[in-house]
Amino acid sequence: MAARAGVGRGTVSRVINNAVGVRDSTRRAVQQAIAELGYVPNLAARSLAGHRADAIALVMTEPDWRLFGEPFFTEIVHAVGDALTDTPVQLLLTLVRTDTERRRFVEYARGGRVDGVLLMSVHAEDPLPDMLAKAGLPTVMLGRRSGDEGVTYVDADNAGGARGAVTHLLNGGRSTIGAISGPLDMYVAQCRLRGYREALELAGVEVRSSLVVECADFTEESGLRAATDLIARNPELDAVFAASDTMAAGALHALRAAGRRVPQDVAVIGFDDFQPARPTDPPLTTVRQPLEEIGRTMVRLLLEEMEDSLEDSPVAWRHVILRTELILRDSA
Amino acid sequence: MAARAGVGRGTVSRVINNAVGVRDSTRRAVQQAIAELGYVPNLAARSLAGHRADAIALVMTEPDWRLFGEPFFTEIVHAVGDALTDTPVQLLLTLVRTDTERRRFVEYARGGRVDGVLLMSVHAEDPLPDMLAKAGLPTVMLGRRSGDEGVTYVDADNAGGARGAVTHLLNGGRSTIGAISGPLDMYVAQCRLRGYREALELAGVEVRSSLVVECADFTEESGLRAATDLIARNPELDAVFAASDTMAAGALHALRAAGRRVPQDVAVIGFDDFQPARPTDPPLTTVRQPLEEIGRTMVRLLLEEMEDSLEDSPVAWRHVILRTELILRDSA
DNA sequence: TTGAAAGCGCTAACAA
DNA sequence: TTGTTAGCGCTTTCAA
Repeated sequence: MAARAGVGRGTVSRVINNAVGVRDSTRRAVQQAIAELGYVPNLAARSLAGHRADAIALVMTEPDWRLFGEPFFTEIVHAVGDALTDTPVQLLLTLVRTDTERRRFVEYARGGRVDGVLLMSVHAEDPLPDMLAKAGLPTVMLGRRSGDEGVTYVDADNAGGARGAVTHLLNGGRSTIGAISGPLDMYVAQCRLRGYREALELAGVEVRSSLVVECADFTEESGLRAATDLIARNPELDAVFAASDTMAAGALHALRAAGRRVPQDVAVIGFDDFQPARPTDPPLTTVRQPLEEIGRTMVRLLLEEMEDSLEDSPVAWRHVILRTELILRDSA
Repeated sequence: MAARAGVGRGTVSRVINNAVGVRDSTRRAVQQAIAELGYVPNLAARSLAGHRADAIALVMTEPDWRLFGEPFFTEIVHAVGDALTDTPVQLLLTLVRTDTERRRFVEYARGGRVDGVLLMSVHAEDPLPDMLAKAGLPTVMLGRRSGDEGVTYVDADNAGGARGAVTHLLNGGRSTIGAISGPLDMYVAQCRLRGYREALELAGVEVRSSLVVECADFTEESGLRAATDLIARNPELDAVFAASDTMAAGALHALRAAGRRVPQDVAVIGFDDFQPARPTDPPLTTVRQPLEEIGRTMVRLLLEEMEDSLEDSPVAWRHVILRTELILRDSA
């Protein structure tokens, strides 16, 4: 094509990738030719020759589609997009809801159409992370499926956040603190419950099993039932720590329905800082995950891993745990 | 590579693309070799040689990120994903929020990394559709920016939906019907207001300008203010048609605050069928867009256009307007 | 600083 | 039914 710019093919390539070692006059001549001929580089050819796609995928493995609209997802997507602003990397969001979609995506990624993969909300049984790792694709997960991941991940300090919340309750003079846990087959729920236990042990307070309720999910309804249960078994209950903000909202409603005043009689803290379906009164004190920072960090780790994989240097999984923040509101 | 399957390169290609005209035994031999060698096709090479990417992009051009979580978007994405299940086409969601992102995406698309583009929520001034059209990329828009689009689009019958809603109010014996319009620099708002007018004219009812309020946006707050205004100027008001469900919710609250009973004194209908932030009492009657069908139709049109563009047959923009549905609830 | 040439791994047309 | 071959349009050596 632009050999008609009066130069050779190689030089054109150099100009496009603005490599060093091109005389200024030549560069300008080529750029003019590009503009005149309306030249558009063929990215497939570039990928083939250059062994890179200049694109990464952000995969949502979430069969429950409603969650897609949550601030958790939208904020992460936003942060990831921002973190890529100064790079030539195109962000591709993809949905993996079914086996068909998983197969198709793995083929796409292994075929070299992306240079790396960001994974959100991976479930414990999902084979996708291991498939990607086996294919040698740089991969970074948001959250982890167990304490011992063979994949790079970024996670919030769930145990620490829970510990901080419960410590705050203890410092406030509360002593009979109930815990509403999420399903314990999820690592995130394990961590949050562990934080609760650690805080009590640290303060020398006995951990009573009658004060812990495990729920099947993180919903408001579960929180409501759990709190009703808790209060029936422990009339002296004076605080509740819930493993999610929605559960905490449910608990708060249950407590008030039972005649307890919040926070005078009983304090409530929830993990996460999303908006429950209906706002609570008083507003919930919550443990907030640093979503923007999580997104930024995921991108940074992925780009680093992409660079490493070019030089096939020794592989090392990096695990980053980001601090959470206690947002004080009137419920505690 | 798989010449070691005992066959030639061409045959391998045929097996992979399961083309006809390959003996069964040969096919099996190749497949076994593929499995043994863990062969993964290089998609960049395939794109280069085959002039297709087997991928399409669904672009969200929405600077106001909160909207991304709305049922409108999530349902469309869902429907588009479903419509692609039986194809080898990978769906790529991409965000175009800034000029940088727009430039990057156009380069990506024009470079041949996708075979077609689906556009959501395009604003009137957005140059993206025309850039893609000029590049000769098959493109389908959701909604339109004016009555005379030079791009294929799928839209809901906004005028017809509004007409049906207002006709329903007239049939119910209402005669003084207010209209709360969206910003009239948006085509969708123009259509909905036109439907309102047409219904009145069809029934021989005078269209009074004091009964029409134009708002700057589609929010609940705007609806509330508009209804307050409407009722002050027209004490005899007995029905309201709002250009969005959230506006209708705002109007409903305003009417009740003014002492009007809904629907006894005044009936309310809104366009769209999403959930307002807080549920209304009584529940809103609404005009629902067929989101699943819109998504399916967009995919169908895009795939057809992609096929056409291969055979560089004459270009023809297709415009599809899908019927809406009146969902009767207690407010009307 | 630049030109020339050798692939990258596949598809598709043509022979056999 | 299968093998052979000529590109697809770029990057990247290697010479000049």
